[in-house]
Amino acid sequence: MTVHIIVDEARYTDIMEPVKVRAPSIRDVARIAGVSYQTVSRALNDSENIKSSTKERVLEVVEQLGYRPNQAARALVTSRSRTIGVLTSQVAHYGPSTSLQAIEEAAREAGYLITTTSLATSDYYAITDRLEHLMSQAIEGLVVIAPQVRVFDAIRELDIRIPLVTLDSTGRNDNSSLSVDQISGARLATRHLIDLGHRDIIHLAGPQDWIEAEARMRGFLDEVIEADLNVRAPILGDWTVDFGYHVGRELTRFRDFTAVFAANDQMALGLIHAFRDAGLDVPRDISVVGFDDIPEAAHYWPPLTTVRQDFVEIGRRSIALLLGELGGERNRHHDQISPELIVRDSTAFRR
Amino acid sequence: MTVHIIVDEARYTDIMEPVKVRAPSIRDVARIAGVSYQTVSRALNDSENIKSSTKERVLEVVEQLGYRPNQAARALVTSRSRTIGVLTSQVAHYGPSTSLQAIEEAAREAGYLITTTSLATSDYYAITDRLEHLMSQAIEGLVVIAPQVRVFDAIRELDIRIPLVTLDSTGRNDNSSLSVDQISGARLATRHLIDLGHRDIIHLAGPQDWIEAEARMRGFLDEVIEADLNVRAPILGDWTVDFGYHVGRELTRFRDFTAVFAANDQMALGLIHAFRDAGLDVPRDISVVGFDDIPEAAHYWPPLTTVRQDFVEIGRRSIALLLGELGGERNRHHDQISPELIVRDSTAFRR
DNA sequence: ACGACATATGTGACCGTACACATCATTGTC
DNA sequence: GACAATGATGTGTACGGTCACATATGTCGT
Repeated sequence: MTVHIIVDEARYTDIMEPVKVRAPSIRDVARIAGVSYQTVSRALNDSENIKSSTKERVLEVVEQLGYRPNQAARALVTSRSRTIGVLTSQVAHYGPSTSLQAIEEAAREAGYLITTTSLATSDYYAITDRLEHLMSQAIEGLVVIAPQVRVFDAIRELDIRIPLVTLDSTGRNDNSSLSVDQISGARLATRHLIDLGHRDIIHLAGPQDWIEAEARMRGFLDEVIEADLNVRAPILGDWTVDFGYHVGRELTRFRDFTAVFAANDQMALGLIHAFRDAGLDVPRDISVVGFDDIPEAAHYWPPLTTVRQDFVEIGRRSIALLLGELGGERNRHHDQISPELIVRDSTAFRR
Repeated sequence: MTVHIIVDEARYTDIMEPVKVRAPSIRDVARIAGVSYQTVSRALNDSENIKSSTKERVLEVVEQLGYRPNQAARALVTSRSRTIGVLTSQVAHYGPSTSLQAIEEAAREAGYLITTTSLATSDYYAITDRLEHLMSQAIEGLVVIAPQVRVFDAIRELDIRIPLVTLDSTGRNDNSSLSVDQISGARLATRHLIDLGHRDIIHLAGPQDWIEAEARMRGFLDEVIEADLNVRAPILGDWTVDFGYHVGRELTRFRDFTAVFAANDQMALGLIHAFRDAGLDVPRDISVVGFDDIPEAAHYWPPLTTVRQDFVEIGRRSIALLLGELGGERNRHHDQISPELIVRDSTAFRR
């Protein structure tokens, strides 16, 4: 019995191995349908001049053979890959990953595929390496989410000539860009604290080399200076909740402040945790504002006052911009999305 | 002056327009380097039989021309796309997006690119549509993260013959799979509550059509039945924090339970929020356990008892499995990753 | 000095598709 | 009923690489 099975398997491989299991090509379809390969092509790309009965017959054969057009061949001859590259940092964060998903959906609807590559570190070599990696795939357009400062240098250096959309709030680049107005978002948050009577406000910023972090910091500083408060140097964080917690522990040793504006919700959560550990109540003793309005923010304790960004909209608009450029749109667009202050319970009047 | 510039520009376009700005091909490189295109190919694919001086010269020209091999052409002739497809649901969640990032990194190191497509809904048509979409790109392998039940049906139906790795804890499929042992993870959580003296435990599950949700539910039921407690039908959730909150509000109307095991950390957070709103203290009045151990879980109030999954490891191992199959590994592997119970402050002895 | 052999380089064919153009079939017009 | 106009289909070629094989060059022992 066992022997039989083994023999069977052996015979199987003997027979199967030499048979080229090549996928059916357009010519196979043509032959079976009794037409020329060009006619098959017409049937597939719903061209004008084809009799509907022919088209039907061809599509039947296509179905029957499980024929799939070879994209590589198509890309080769049309020099269109129908692929958009996305360079993103830290996809594991809520914002970028939400935008990424929206981008993928919008791109798919337009018939594009997304190739993603992410940036764990921010060193220049890694950035160029990822960009090269994407470019080698003949992507037709590039979206950069959550960009770091050096990304722009790398793009310039590599002389990337394809349509490019970035989330750039600085406006200092000549590609199309979509900016959530981080500066005004940060100003809203800061102004809110000032309006509540706070005079000693600390800013827990994101990493210096992130464009968004930089913009939020600038918004904070602008507002603080305008209100003529004394300016404290922001603390540079790394976006993580753990970092927020550690900073919070340090800060409680001094208590020379009554409010903190964190550059994202995660760090705000860490801060609140540390303050509570030290016996400080938020918002009674210290007010905390976050940034992003991730879905959990409303359910933190206390529910977090924060600045909402519409990440889905960001993703959609990025692709809309990119498709515009791919469609031959000449001039660069600078779309703006406005963030919104969401007041919850982590902020209160200064006592 | 102005006129001059305009004239110059006009001439520029006149001259430039007809010139095909085609990217340099391997033959261009060959011509300039004074060798045959085959030699260029050898230089690029570091083949054995090439004089190092020739190779050097060729690579210099490659650099100078900014030549990039056309992947479409290469894919066409080798029928290798060097691309791995990833089908993922709800990338915006921490787990999947973390795994995705790890997958991308691991794949990149092995010289593969990742093409992602995500599944917002779970309807069958959407699934086959996405799979078709991926298959049309001639991906060499497929990874399915956070799979839904119907994904397997779709894969079978579409007769997908490429190497496939799924996160499947059921073991009922014949592809290679990687299973975080969700069942034992859920049992750990449930056992922990039972050990604390809880007798009336509610399970807030994930959506029924998710494999992971199903497995966690089974683990919960197994443990409850084994301990001979009366079995309550789990509540089916949707993974979101808002849903957790609403369920929590409903539950407080009855209070015929002392503990809840939520199928993920977000829903656990929502529950806790609702309980607090109703004047119930966690863990004094009600114990809550989550699942995943997202980075924020340790900083929730109270810090959340939960079951840790190593999402990065999941991503890495998936690719390792897939690369194994791509490398000609014959037999299917079923790798297992064990989750771990992390006890924090959201659970306490039943009073 | 010669063949034997290894090393280095060149040539032809092919992968599967789309485009331009050629050809054949059909229809309407006077 | 001849002819142009239009519709439907077929043929040749190019896209940019890799592979298999052919050829040129160099190295060695006898």
